[in-house]
Amino acid sequence: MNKNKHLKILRTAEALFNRFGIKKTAVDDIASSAHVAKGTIYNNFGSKEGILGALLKDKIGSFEGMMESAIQNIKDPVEGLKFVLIERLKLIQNSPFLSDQVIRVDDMTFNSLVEDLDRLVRTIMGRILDRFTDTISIPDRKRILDTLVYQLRGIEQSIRGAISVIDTEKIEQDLDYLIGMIISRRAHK
Amino acid sequence: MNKNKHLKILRTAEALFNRFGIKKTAVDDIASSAHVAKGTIYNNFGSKEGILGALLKDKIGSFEGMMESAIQNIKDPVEGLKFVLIERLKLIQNSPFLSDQVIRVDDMTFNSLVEDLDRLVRTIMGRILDRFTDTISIPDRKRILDTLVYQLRGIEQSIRGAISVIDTEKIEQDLDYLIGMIISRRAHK
Amino acid sequence: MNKNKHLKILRTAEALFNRFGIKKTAVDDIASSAHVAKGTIYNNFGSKEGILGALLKDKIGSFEGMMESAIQNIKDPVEGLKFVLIERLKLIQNSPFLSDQVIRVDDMTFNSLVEDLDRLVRTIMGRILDRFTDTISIPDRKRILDTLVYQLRGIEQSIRGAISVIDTEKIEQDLDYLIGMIISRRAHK
Amino acid sequence: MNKNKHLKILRTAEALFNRFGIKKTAVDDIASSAHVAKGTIYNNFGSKEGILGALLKDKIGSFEGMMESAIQNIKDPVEGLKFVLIERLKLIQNSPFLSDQVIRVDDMTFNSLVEDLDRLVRTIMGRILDRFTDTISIPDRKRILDTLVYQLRGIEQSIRGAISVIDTEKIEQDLDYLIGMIISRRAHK
DNA sequence: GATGAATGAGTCTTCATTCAT
DNA sequence: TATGAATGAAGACTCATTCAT
Repeated sequence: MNKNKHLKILRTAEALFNRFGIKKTAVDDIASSAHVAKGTIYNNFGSKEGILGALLKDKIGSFEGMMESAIQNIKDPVEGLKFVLIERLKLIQNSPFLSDQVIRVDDMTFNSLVEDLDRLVRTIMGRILDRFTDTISIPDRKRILDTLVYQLRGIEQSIRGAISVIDTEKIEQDLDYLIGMIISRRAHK
Repeated sequence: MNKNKHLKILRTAEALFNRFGIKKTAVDDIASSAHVAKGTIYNNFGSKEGILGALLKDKIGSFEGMMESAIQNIKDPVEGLKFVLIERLKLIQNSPFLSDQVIRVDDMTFNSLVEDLDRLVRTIMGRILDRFTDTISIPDRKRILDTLVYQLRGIEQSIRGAISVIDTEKIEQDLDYLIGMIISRRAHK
Repeated sequence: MNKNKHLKILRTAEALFNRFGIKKTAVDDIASSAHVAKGTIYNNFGSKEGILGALLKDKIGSFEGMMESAIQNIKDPVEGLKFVLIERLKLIQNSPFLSDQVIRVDDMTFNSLVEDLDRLVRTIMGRILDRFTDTISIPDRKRILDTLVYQLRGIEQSIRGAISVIDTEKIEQDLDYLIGMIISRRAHK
Repeated sequence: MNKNKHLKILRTAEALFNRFGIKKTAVDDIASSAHVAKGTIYNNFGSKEGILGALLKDKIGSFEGMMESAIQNIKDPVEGLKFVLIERLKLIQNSPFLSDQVIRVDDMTFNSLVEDLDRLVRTIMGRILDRFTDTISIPDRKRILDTLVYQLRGIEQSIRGAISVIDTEKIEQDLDYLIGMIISRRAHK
């Protein structure tokens, strides 16, 4: 299996999935766009779902690595939480196919992969929370994390539905607002 | 046109769209599930999209009506906002197909219908906000509404992705938390 | 069976057959254009082919009647032949559906009806020929009639295929030319 | 793309088009008759119209080639004109689908291809006329060619409508008669 | 390993005809 | 007799997957 070809297929598939959606992208399209025979794709990935799986593992893996290393240097909780959320938003912004919902029914694997991602984000934000605040009641902690994840997914969905370009600055301000509110409230008590 | 059959088709289609998604649901499936000939469906709705359109108009129309009338009796901003959000969530919870994204590409109508829904929710929440707080700066008002809509969509997406049953009580508490935070913060100033 | 409705259906069907062709005209179209229920059409004509049959019998019958009576007054062979041919061309020009070829395979009836028409034209032209020329050998007579019928059908086909309006004058000149040639040749001998 | 299969599909389609007409021939029929999967047909020709297009180009192209080369050796105008007309008639006789008119409405391409054919026939006959007669007035030339083309189409249509086998000899005599008449008339002057 | 021609189940849609009211 | 809702066979086209070369 040629490593170059393997990667080329993956990059092409990603581009097409992002532009046209997973369902609308035919394996034929990937093959001809990647200047590769359809058979080669099946030799490498077994099925259309195989491509998707490889792509997901790839994306999520590299995000995970990046997160783990970046977290070490965080000095401020507000900045920390914002960093995690923004990076996660960038991930979807650059790879919208990650939230394509075509695969829903007959495929638990992919769903769980994406859920892994969110579990990861949640864990990391939890760690940040714990590092900078003394003590939080379990239910309070859970609620804060839920709120943050909800907000993340809500923004993510708005990004996906947006026809115009995304106003990153505005999103950052929105996150500032929410995180600020949460943190200051904690400080109050 | 038999009103009974018309309705039966609509209900069957809704159930199948919800369970299997719009794309995966064949018109044949709807026909046989509704114990109706395929032709009957085409006589009534013209096309698969026609079914979807009727379903959307149905759902959204009745939501709009319910909202408008319920709003009159609101006494408390926290309760008001929560009510709007919860009802909106129930709508998606009972009709997950509403957020199915398969049809989007070549069809502006449906997309705009769903967006109408969100515009409506936003408008109503804006009205509640204005009724109970004296004055809010324009950007502040916008930010609050954005935060609420993001949260709504985030929860909605979590509901959609959830395999297990939704914990309504928990969601209500989460909303309480966020809205409480927003309102109390306003009170502070 | 209401005579009015019967006729209305027939006229509507004719108009639609002419404009859109027989195949492309659905029974539903005829029904709604004639402001009549589809069932009524089936009560009156039994089937789509039934409509067509009635229409053909109608058209051909009235053509036949007109021909028979007009022939009596013919004074000149050239004028006579030209008259028959021109009238026949007008028939197709006004009712193009008569030469629609959709019905070919499984329907001998219609084909033979149209062939009846051509047999009639041929008979009449034969009679004219006999009346004005003394004696013609059987094969010669046959050949002349064939040539005339071929010409007729050729022009007819050109009319059918024509996108622009038909130049009646030109056609008349063409017929003059051919008939003149035929007649003068007979005179020679 | 297997050249054999490509050809097999084309031949099968031609046979079915000829026997049952274009509309009545389903792509499924072609597939099963050619012992080929439906998909193969679509891989090769894209659509049902694609098959038809390939067939037309094939037929007309080879006719054109044959005509061009055969014309060189013509010694006699009567024989020349007859040759062109007879060959053209053979073309339709062997491929009646060429004059099937079902596809016409929304498809200009095919129509114009067939019209190209007739333009070609006309051009060639014009050349023959010019070669063997000294001078013809423009309107006379046009009238002769019209008459010949009308005759051609008329005979063609009779062939198409004929249920029994065509009597080639008789047709040849008919053409002899007409062409002889035209040429001798020219000689007279 | 790479190739791409071949496969055929699955989709949406049309329309002549029937039949209960 | 008139109506028109219901029927379902038939048709064109798509695309993930296989396999011989």
